[in-house]
Amino acid sequence: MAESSQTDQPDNHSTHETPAHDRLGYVPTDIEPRWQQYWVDNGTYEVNNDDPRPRYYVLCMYPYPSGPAHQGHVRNYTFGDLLTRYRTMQGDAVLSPIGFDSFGLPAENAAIKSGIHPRVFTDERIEELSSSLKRIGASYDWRRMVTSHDPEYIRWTQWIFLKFYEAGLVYRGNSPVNWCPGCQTVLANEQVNADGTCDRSGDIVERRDMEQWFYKITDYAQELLDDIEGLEWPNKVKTMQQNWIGRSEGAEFGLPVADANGKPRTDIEPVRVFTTRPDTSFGMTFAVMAPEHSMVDAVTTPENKDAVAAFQADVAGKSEIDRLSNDGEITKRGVFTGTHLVNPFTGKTVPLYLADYVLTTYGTGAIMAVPGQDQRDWDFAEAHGLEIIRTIEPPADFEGKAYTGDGPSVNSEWLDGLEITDAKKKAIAWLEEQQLGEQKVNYRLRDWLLSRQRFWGCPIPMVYCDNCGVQPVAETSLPVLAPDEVEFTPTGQSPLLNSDEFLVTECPTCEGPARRETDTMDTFVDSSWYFLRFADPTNTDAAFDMNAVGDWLPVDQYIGGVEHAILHLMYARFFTKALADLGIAPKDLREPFKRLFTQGMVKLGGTKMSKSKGNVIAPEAIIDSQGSDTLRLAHMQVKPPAEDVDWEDFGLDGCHRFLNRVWRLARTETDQLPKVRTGAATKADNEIEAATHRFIDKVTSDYERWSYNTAVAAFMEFTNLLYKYVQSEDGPHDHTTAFAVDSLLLTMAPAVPHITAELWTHRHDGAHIHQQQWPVADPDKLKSETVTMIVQVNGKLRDKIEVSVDISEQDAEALALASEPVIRQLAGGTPKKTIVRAPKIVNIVS
RNA sequence: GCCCGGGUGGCGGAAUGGCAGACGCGGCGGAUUCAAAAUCCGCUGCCCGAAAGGGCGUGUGGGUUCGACUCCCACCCCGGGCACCA
Repeated sequence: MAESSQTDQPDNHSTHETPAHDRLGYVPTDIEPRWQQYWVDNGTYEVNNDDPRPRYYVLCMYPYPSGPAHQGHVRNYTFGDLLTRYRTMQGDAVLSPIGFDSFGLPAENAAIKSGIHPRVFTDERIEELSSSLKRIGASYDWRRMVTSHDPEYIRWTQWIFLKFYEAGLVYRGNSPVNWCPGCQTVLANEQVNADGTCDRSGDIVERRDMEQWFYKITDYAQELLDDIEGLEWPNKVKTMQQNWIGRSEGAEFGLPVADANGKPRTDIEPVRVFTTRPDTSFGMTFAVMAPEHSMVDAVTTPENKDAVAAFQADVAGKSEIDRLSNDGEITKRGVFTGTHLVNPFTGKTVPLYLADYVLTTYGTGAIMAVPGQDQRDWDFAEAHGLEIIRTIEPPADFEGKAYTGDGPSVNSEWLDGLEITDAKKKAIAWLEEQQLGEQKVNYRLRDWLLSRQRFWGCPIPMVYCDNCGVQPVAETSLPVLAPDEVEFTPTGQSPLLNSDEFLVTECPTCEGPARRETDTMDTFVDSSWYFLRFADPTNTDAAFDMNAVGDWLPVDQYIGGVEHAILHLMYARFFTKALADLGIAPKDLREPFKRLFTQGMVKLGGTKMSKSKGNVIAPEAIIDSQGSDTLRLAHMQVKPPAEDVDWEDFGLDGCHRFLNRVWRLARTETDQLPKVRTGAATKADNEIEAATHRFIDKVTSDYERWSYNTAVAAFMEFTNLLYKYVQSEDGPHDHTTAFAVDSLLLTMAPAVPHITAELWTHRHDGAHIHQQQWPVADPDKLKSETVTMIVQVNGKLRDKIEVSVDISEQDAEALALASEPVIRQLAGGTPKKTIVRAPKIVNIVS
């Protein structure tokens, strides 16, 4: 490698008294471990809760411990580390903690495969990943490490569960769930592939109705929606959350069941429907119910029983994915119930169908169908020969089927002529007046199904008592821990189901025999409050101290992958709000993450890097050869941080070459310069000084706006400039160069911490660069006396003239008109008009 | 289908109404060297031209403006998310 040949060559500029290590070239494998040890030994990035400096909380999403770091980790933690070091140099007390999201399926699967206990397996992976993170040079307050599977953390996760239970934010309910027969557990939606198979095992996911535990996140739907606006998050993520919550306004009302004469029956409740378009109610020509609707039996006539039952069975056998995959087919699958409902707007009867395009989980599970204004209803009506009435007048040139645009109401009696907004208002007012229904807001957001039929997760602290029913475990008995002596079998069943040691307990209420809940919590529960625990990670009396959380939270900068845009970030927001409302977290802490940055994914040849694909470029191998500073710099340089990157585009060699250049510049510049220069500042001094201030200003603003690729460009450009001057005959004074080189090192220190620390300590008698103040550009020095004025003819560049910054408009125009290329372009003609923006530009229109 | 991004040299990208292509990679040339590596310096959008110089050029087509990669309208293509949500 490059550096090894250099180490053998004596430095030409060195004299015999230079210490041996000074003659060494840049050898990252030598300097990097030393500095990593130094930061740990000196507690450089440890902060206490009584730190008097201004607070700043930087957090990278804590990782699932999967073994040594991969490039995605490097990318994430490089940016986080850069910010931590940058803010520290700015004078802030920066809380930069790390932890591990250490519950999850891989550890359990490993246990099934090899018999290693998940804890042992997990602790080993944590060890590997911690070591990797240190080798990247990431700086943390390791004293604050939090792991999800730590009994102390489990205790407080369970405690919070109980508090939510007391507050009515936890309930047990029946719900159709994604069940993977291979994994023997329910799955979150994101664990199901688009083709309906399990992301992990490949089995076809089934829909099952199961009693499960839920967090009542829907209680917070409106607040979760409202508070998105105030977040400094990527718009993409904010939009995704808004769509996920999916607020829609409309009306809910009852459609009475009709008797044989078409009159409303009083012996059966009306069928409730939700619609966002009450203004189109006169166009309702049929109604549709979800096949799982609780009223199906009651509304099905005897002669239709068989057909309805067959349809229900058919739908039940399908996964949700299958059921929705009919999209695009012209025929809407459905069956007639034999019953008619009364459209209260017209008094006429409409047939009631079951159809799988109506979902039981949204709204009331039943709809009024208005084929004239809804394409799904239109398709169904065509397939089943049902009437279609337009109630909104489409434009004359409209050629489609259902018309969903604006227009005046028609065929709607007392709504005729009204535009949609007014018609909606009037229709809702009428419904309320008639006491048939009311205005209603619906959300797409569902409650959070938190139970998992797995071993390696936080046990749900509930017991089942034959006398008292479901009972919460007493707070004093926490934590509920899974036993160690269990057998992992390849059936995939949780070993807890067969562990008497765990199962058998007594009822906290009546002290009679009881059985423990064997389900564990979704791992997203653990990650929903860890950022609070970091403020006070060793507290044994509470989940966290209110004041500590108040002092550090909200997180000033949260950094992670966009794949968590909805789930984790929504859950964490919900937890924070609920904890604040319960008086556990500060009342005014409404949002956990003030600012969010989502970094891009690292791919190889266009596909995601993953162990299973075997296309992994191991960071450690690069750290071994070129060093972590080179790797970090390459991650910064390759692309804007928010974008996905391909490993093929990385310029490792270029970055390594550059660091070598910086090394040589910082170690040898004084030897290459005329030793003592006195007297007035030279032209070179002035230019370098001005360039240094511009450079500091540029890097600072690039750091602030997450433009790390251009910051690297600035490092390189500035270094190139210094090389040019240092080598010239009439170079700058020593102190000018020293100022420039020091500024370069200081601004690079957050990005490439090891090389800059090493160079700084040599240049400044053992001082530590990361304890230096961030350099500030002098605003006066940013202004230059002359500037290049652009001269255009008809908007095209024709000349550049060096002018004084305060040149008058008249002088600027005169100079431009006197320019040789301008005269040639004008060819004797007189300009029609001249636009002068002194001193930047003159545009001559001919 | 809907909602977000994005489209600029051979490649990654820079430029938030005013010099298009910073910086890096790759390529070419030079210095150094016995030679090579490393290093240092220079050139490098396309076309015409010996040069001076000129023409063209930021997905496509229009528009606004003295001036548009940048703003507006329409369209094409690529990436991502959501997807029968009534």
